[in-house]
Amino acid sequence: MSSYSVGEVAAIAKVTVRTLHHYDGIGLLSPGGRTPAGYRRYQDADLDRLQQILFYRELGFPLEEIAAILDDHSVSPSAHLRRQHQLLGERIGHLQELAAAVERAMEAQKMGIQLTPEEKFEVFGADYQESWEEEAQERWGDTDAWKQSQARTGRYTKADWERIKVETDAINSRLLEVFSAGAAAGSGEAMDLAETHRQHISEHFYDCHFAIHRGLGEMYVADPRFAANYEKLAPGLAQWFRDAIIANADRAESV
Amino acid sequence: MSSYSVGEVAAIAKVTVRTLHHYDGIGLLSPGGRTPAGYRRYQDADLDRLQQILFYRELGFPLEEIAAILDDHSVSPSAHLRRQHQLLGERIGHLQELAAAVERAMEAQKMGIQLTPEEKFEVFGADYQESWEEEAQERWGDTDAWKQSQARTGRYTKADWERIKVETDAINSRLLEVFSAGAAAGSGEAMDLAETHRQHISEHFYDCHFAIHRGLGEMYVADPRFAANYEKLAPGLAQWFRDAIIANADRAESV
DNA sequence: CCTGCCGCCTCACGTCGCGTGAGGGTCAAG
DNA sequence: CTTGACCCTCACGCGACGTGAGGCGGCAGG
Repeated sequence: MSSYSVGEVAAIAKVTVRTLHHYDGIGLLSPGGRTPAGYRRYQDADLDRLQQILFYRELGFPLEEIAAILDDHSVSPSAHLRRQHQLLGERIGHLQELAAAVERAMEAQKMGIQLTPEEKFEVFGADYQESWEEEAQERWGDTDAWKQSQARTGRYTKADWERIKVETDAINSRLLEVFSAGAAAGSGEAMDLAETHRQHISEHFYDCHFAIHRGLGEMYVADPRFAANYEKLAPGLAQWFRDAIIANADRAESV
Repeated sequence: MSSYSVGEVAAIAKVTVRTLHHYDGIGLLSPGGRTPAGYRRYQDADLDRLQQILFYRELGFPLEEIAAILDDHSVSPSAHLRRQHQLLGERIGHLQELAAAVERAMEAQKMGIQLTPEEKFEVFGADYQESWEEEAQERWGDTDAWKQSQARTGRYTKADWERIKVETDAINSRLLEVFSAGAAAGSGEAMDLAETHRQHISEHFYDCHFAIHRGLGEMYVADPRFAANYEKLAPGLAQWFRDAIIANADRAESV
């Protein structure tokens, strides 16, 4: 009991027999056993694995990589599920961006507006930056903040992301403004902006209390990718913003 | 001006030069012209076409089919955009189902629940029924109701779809109940149910006034796929529901 | 004017994830 | 004891490119 032939598995999982043969051939999914006649017999555990395989396949992973992921014994099953959920969120987000792009294109067409070639393709670029996401998972995968962030962002719709991006851009442009005006990082304006930033994160991603915010500030100068994000707006901005964040945290905690 | 080399196009569209060569080779996208030396020169129109190609490719269409779609001169550009938006909605919906499945799996894991093999894979089946969608587009593609439906459903989240499904199931089970109890199609109960159904559609898909509802009713018996949906609940239910819909419309319009 | 060097060209074979037979065993039912 | 459904193992084919190989075009620097 609870052992299935290729045909049965194929029917259940809606894949072809050939696919199962292939997975067996490349060692991605070998049945738990065989009958004396050489017939493949799949166990429940094999079905579980097949499900995982189909999942990652759906997301476009090459089979070899799927094997590596699944055979990495250092990753717990629940970590897999979280990872899958995260990947889905990304993929959905990407498609929603595409949908937004199509909507813009429809608008543009109605209005008779012409887009520049770069504009037309910008959504395809979209900096997949999967490596960055992976690293984030490695670094923070088991902090509460990370989990909270995953839980929230997984449910965000395209509209949500757009609103968040608008807010982020607004904060950044205010930052640039105040910084360019020559205000000190310890000035009221700078600290207020830092506070706005902290609340923005708390609202959309995870509870960003002052200690965490300090850590973020440090990272904005320590991690070149974050730094670049601010430095490209204005040289010295990363450092300045970090100082503003720390000043703001000090102010809040000295009350 | 506004003419690009392969390398430039590749950079803009984030594809490889080889891909552009390939598309040229199979006649999917041939550059508008060539230099005397044989260098490909892409025009703005070529970029537009490339964008469309990448779009359908992203959604998993084979290149041959993409060529057919794009070369079908009977389809207007705006129809393409609508179609793309619709396809994206489907794809997003599918992924959101997967996300929901993952969430369920996480729950099940926490609770230590075991799922049957069929349950584990059910989301992969999901009856892609693209053919049906295509046909719907052909038949209804330029009615207001269809456009409205597309506009709304494109924004639905997973949670929305689930709520809609719950409502639909509720209506159907009430239908079955009343029908099985032997009520006439012209009875108050039957007509009220028809009215509920009409409002359900109006709320979630498009303004379904009585004339349209009548048309729907007719289709529920005329189109075997719709009919099957009701007939599988109980033989004769499709016909009965159609009569109830018409009775309800008559009642409303006789006021 | 020659020399790099980069970008472009055209074959042409390799890869990945299977599809699609070919040729042949297995097994329960009639 | 045949029939038909299902299973097996090769093995070639295909779509959508990747990846050189070998060679031309065009321009900057010496």
